[in-house]
Amino acid sequence: MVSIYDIAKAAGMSAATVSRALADNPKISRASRERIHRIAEEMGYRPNLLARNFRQKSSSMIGLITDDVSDELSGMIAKGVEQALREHGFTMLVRNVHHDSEIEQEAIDYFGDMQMDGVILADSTLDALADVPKTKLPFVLINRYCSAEDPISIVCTDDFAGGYDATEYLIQLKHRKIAYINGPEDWYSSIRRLTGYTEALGKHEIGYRADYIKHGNWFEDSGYRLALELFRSDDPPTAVFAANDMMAIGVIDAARECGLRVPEDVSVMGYDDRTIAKYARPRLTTISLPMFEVGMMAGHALCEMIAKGQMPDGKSDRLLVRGKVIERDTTAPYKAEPTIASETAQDFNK
Amino acid sequence: MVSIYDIAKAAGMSAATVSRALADNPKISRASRERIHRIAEEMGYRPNLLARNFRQKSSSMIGLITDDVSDELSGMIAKGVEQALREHGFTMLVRNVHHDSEIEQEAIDYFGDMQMDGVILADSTLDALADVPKTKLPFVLINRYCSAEDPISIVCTDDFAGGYDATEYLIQLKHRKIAYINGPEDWYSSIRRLTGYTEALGKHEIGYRADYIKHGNWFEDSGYRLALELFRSDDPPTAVFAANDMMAIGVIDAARECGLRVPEDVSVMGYDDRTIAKYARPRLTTISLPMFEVGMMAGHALCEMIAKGQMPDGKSDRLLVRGKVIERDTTAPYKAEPTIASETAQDFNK
DNA sequence: TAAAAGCGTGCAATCGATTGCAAAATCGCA
DNA sequence: TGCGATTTTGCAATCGATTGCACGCTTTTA
Repeated sequence: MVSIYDIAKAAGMSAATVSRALADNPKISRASRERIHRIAEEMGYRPNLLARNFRQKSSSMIGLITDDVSDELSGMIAKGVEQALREHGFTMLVRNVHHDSEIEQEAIDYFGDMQMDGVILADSTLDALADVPKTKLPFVLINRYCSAEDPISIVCTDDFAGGYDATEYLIQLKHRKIAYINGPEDWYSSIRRLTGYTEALGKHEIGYRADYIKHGNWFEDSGYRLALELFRSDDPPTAVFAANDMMAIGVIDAARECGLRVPEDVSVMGYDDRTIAKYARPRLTTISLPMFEVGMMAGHALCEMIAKGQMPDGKSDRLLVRGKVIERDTTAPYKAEPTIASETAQDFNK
Repeated sequence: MVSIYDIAKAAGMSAATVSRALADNPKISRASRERIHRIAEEMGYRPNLLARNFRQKSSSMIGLITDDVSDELSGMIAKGVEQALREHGFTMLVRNVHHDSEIEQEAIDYFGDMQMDGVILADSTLDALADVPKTKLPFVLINRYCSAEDPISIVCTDDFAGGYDATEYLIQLKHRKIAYINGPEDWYSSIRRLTGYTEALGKHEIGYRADYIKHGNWFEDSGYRLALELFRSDDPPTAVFAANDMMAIGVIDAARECGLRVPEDVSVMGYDDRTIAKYARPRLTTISLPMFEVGMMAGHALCEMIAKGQMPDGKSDRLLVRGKVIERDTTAPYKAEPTIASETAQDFNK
């Protein structure tokens, strides 16, 4: 490998001059600069980034900690982060931690030891807030729960708004009997989406019914099971809003099972706008989760922190990103008489 | 930041001793070792990996170049690579190159400059073979085309076997009129899958029919369009095999459009086993692409190269990984009389 | 014409950890 | 008690690039 010393020798100058010339330092005469550049080129010189970064005490890299990049949504976050970083001249190093706090801690330590310039923690279910600060690295959180008082930067998707918008969209469609199949009760996002749902109902003076609220486990199967309960009840809803796309697909299965047509007899909405929403039949109406933007924002926020002050200071920067209703084929305006449909359902179940 | 010198001072020993003690070098007396470890712990010592790697001329990192990790399949590759690397004590750095050869070149250079120990190039459409070797980095390719003579390591999914297995599976189901909707003609994987298809037909002495072979563009829409042509022809196939899941879903749409039931009237197969295959209705029978395993193998192969010889030597290590038929709900045994169905189709289209 | 200012370059230290070699300390055994 | 053998430890160089400071030379200014 050729180093600046080799170039210095070839050029008959000192390594210091070579270093400055290659950095286009104006202190070096134009003639020398050009000559050195030429020689470096000829000799196939490549800077040793480890040496440089070591000397500079900074690696120009930031770390992204995620549970699993191969998940579609995390992948979008990674892309967004990467794009933002690129603009600032940083490189991204990803570590999957698979919901394992030990691995997460290891990753954070590694990033610190590598003199990374910052860390982004994407929606792990873990609570590493206690650990990161002690590494003295600038960091920002994505979709993690933290109280508004925590002195950290965080960017989140607006779950409240998502729940609200979805519900209001269904109300706009004249639905009044709107059921909600939520995620597990102890998930932060579940709680927020539920709040949005009830808020929207309240705003439009629609009674809140406990029997229209169910808690699933995010999986298709639970959506199916809970929707079956809803559809077979005495007073079935005319629209079902599920807290993610997988459960929504379960809801559609349940509707089919009960002989209900989607969207003619029941409207169904999902949440997340994953690829499966587009490929479901009928195509699923859902709420988009702008993960790419979220990643970008987190990336920019981090770069900004690095550029100026450094550490997460007293101010809690809380950025909320709002998704949109993605209107597809599982929702339709409510029409008065679903009687035929329910008869069909009975026939079907006989 | 506390360095080994700080520890040395605190312990009243030399930095050399501290370095060795922390590395558990048996040359250092047990007593000293333990004392130094304790002091290091107390002082919150963390090794500076940039310094270490710089000295060692190796970063213990390998780079993964992929078009886009947020793609489900690339994501699986990344996970596999990461797992393999973890076992060997390496860390993975991912760079998305988005099918851009300039970015790819930049990424390769960056990896070289960072003194990475190796590179894995995952299915980019580009031909960087000319560039990588000159960086003198060990590397392995994933799903890239290269002739058997190239002196490099490569791991691929076995497209030929996939095409063959899918076709044979349909033949097993007594289908004789099997159409194939391929990807673009100039894709290596398209060609191989097609060869597998024709080979399987030949093996079972089923005539090869040019009108049963179509070329799509991987997207849903092209599957739909081409399947429509097939179903409306004079002699429609009883089974359609599409070269990926997206097109297969288009095929199902086309079948529905023609009043054909899947799988009762036509069987449909996809390829890739993406998440959408599981969420399609009916659930799509398809060929799995064991990307996780592929990633693992590539990771291990690279680590092996790094561990022993280094550079890709004369021997071309070509590993083929075979997918499996994932049997779901879009395929069924052929039954003699689909006449009713085609009448329905005509009614439907009137 | 001498002093001041400016330009271009080199010296040498530095970042933190590792490691070959030599020196010092300890031990064993006669 | 003494000397070689063995165990522990330290010295100093090294990896490659960067940078504060100073030196020498040229140009400008008074």
